[in-house]
Formats: sequence, C-alpha cells, structure tokens
Amino acid sequence: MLSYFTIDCVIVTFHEGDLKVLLTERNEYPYKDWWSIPGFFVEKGEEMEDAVKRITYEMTGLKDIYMEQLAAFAGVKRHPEGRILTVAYMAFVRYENVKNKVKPITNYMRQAKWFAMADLPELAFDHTDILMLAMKKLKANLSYTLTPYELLPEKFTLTQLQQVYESILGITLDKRNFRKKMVNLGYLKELDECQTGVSYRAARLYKVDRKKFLKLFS
Amino acid sequence: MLSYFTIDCVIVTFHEGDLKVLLTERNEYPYKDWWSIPGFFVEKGEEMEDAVKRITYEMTGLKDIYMEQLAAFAGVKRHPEGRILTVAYMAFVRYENVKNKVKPITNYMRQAKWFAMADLPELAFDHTDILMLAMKKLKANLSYTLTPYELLPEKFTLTQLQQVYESILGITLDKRNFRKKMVNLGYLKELDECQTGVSYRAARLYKVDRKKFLKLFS
DNA sequence: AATATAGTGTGTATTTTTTACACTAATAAA
DNA sequence: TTTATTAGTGTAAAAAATACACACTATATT
Repeated sequence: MLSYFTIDCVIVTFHEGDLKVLLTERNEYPYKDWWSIPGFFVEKGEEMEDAVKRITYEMTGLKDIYMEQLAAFAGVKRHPEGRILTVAYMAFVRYENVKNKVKPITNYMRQAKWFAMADLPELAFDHTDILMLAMKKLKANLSYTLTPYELLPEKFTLTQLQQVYESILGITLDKRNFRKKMVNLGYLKELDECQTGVSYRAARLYKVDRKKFLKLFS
Repeated sequence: MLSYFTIDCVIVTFHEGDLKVLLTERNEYPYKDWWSIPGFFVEKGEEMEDAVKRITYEMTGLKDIYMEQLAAFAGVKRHPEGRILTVAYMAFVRYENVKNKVKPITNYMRQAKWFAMADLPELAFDHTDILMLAMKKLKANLSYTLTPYELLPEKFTLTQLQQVYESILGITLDKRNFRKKMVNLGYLKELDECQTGVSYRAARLYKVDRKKFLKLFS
C-alpha cells in the first residue's frame, strides 16, 4: 500500500574506447563498503525526473542531461529492512564535460568512480540486475536512439562513433560498411573541420542533425 | 520518501481481427464513471507480479498469463489526492479462454468491457498515456517477442497470425511475403491438422516452437 | 448437379540492404 | 626523409525485402 520510493540512476559515459558507468562506494548499512549505482529517496512532492537530475547534478556537475526510464524494481526482499521500491533510470553524459567533477556528496557514500562496463565490481542490492537490464536496453535500441550522440562530443569523428557502437554492441564492425551505412542514413552533417592535436592524419568531424534523425524515426 | 503503490495492467487480447483491451468503469471518486485500466494497490509484502496475477485472475479467470513490465508512472499530479505511484504492466490473454468470465469484482468498478484498440473511450488519470506506451512497445518489439502467440490459440492459421501482426502494426501486409518470411524463420511447426467449422477451404494449422524461437532471439 | 462464395496457397523478378574484403593518402614525429 | 599511425575509399556477391495475380478447395445454396 505504502512503500519507500527511491530512484537509482545508471550514469553512462564513453572514454578512451570504453563504455563506463559511475558507481558509488557505500558507507552505510546495508552493503557497507559495496559499490552501488547512485540513488536517493524521492522527496515528497518531487517528480522522479527531478530526483534523477538532482543525482546526476550532484555526481557529475551536469544539468540538462539525457535520461530514460529503465524499469521499476520492487521485490520485497531487495532491502533487508523491507520493500524499497526503486525506479531505475539511465543517463548519458559526455566525459569531456564531467571528468574532474566527480566527488562524494553525502556521508552515505565514500567515493564515486567510473568503471569500465567490462570490468565491474560486485554490486549491492539487485544493482547488477539493473545494470544488465540497462545494457540490454541500450544494445537493443542503439540504432534508433540518439544515445551515441549523447556520449560523444558535439563534434565527433566517424571512428569515435564506430567505437561507441562497437563497445555497446560488444562486436567489431567493418569500417567501410559502417561509414557507408551511417552516412547514407542522412542525419549526419559533415563539417568543414577536422580533429586537432593528434599525431597522425586528422579525421573529419561530424555533427548529428537531430531534426533529420527524429523525422526518420518517429 | 513514502508513496502509495499500485499496479495497473493493460490486458490485451485478439478477437475477430481486432486487438482489444480490457477496461473497467470506475464507480468511485476520482474519475467516477470514467473508463480506466484495471489496477489495484499492491499489498504489504506482496510482489508486484503477484499483484498483477491477482488482477488478471479476477478480471479474466486466467492464471499463468504472460506479462511484461511497461514503466513506472509517478507524477505528483496524476491523482488529485497526491502521488500514487503505479507500475504499469501489459498482459496477454487468449480470447477463447476468457470470453465469458469478465465480471466486476469490487465495488470500485461498475463493469469491465473489452474495447477495440482503435475505438477507445477517454480514460481516467494518465491511463491514455499508459495505453499509448503499451502499444508503442508492443509494436516496436513485435518481431522478436512471443506476444503474437500469447494472443492466438495454441494452434493457429497463418492468416490469423498475419491479422495479429497487421492489427498491432496498423498496416496491411502482403500475404505471400508474410508467409514466406514467417515460415523461413523456422520456429513455426506445420501441423497435420486443419481448421474446422469454416464454410470454405480449411486452412492449415501451425504451432510455435518456443525453444527454436528462444534459440533464435537470445 | 451446378453454381456461388469465401478464403487458401503459391512463384518469380526486381530492388534494396548487407556483407566481405585491402590498399593508398595524409599528417606529425623522429 | 623516413617512420608510424590513422583516415578514407569501391566493388562484387549474397541475402533480404518488395511488388505483384491467379488457380485451388471446401462448403453452402439453389
């Protein structure tokens, strides 16, 4: 009838060829010293989405992040003190914007750290399930969502885009076929700019045309 | 922090070429006399899935139905008396098994009725949003879920299967291409039986081979 | 017995999409 | 100028999707 109500947020980024997720080390019973997905209670009168924004802001310093609801988890045994219903979200952030801002903010958590998706610690509660579901959804919807472009800088190279696809799908893709296909979709804008600061041939930069994207997929 | 906690369930079936949803007429404030998706409070210590089973059993007389979680809806304004968090589910039932069992069970609802998806009344609360989301998900995942086979009798004709696809997708499909494709997928078992009781050439019956299906999509 | 009715069941050609595959061009650093 | 490193490109083959129309079968009706 009445239940405690929290949100948990899988905060995902992409850095150095790896998909990464932000985890917090708990400093409190239960699962003290375990890593977990950041989450908080939703305040009375607070919208869920605002609670997610609150968390992502506190964890990364970013506002206006892109988020999606994942699912509700409400097993009566997920917390030893009784049911705590959590609505899990996924949020996507650009690593360049966030990298040095991660800090612990409450005394519930000792530290926060980015973990490569392929190298995760054991997680508190049912957070491993939540994370697996997040990855599954990310994978399944990849080609008709804007998530790759939420993970990359606004201007990106096709190689970076391919790396995002590869790390989400967990497979390698053929360079020529990937480029042909992405360019043919028609929602990428080729810019007159190139990468800078690389010690080899600089790659062409692209932007996503969100209007064209939405026209294509809605 | 604490919230009321309900589940709502979009119960879907297929009958006479139409996708149908079971709605209940409310007999209580708020939205008295409005149609709504069936839902109840989740009891203390009760698992969400059991609450859904409870509803679908009370509404249709069926146990062991197939269900999927849709999303949580928790807007602070969705109920005039304050936040009531609901986790929405979708459930799929075979019309042949259920048709005469629909009845009102509580004094909260005056009657229950099947509505064709294309001809819905205005709904209470945010139930129209819930229903639209259900349809969207159903459509998006159609070709890699077993939902069509949860809506049809165990033995079905290819024409019936095509009708399910057409009414979910909202488009008409080419008969020859549809058959070719479904049969080529390899998870349909052609039976040695045909339809009975029709006043024209009886169609071949098929079953789905769930093992082969799962091998294909997992 | 003949006919009407209603849905079943089938093939082929065309287009589109996907896949497989390897070398040259450009740039910065040494 | 040489080396190292990544960018950028085309074509052929296979697979999948699409477009399209008619003869067959079973029953009901007269």
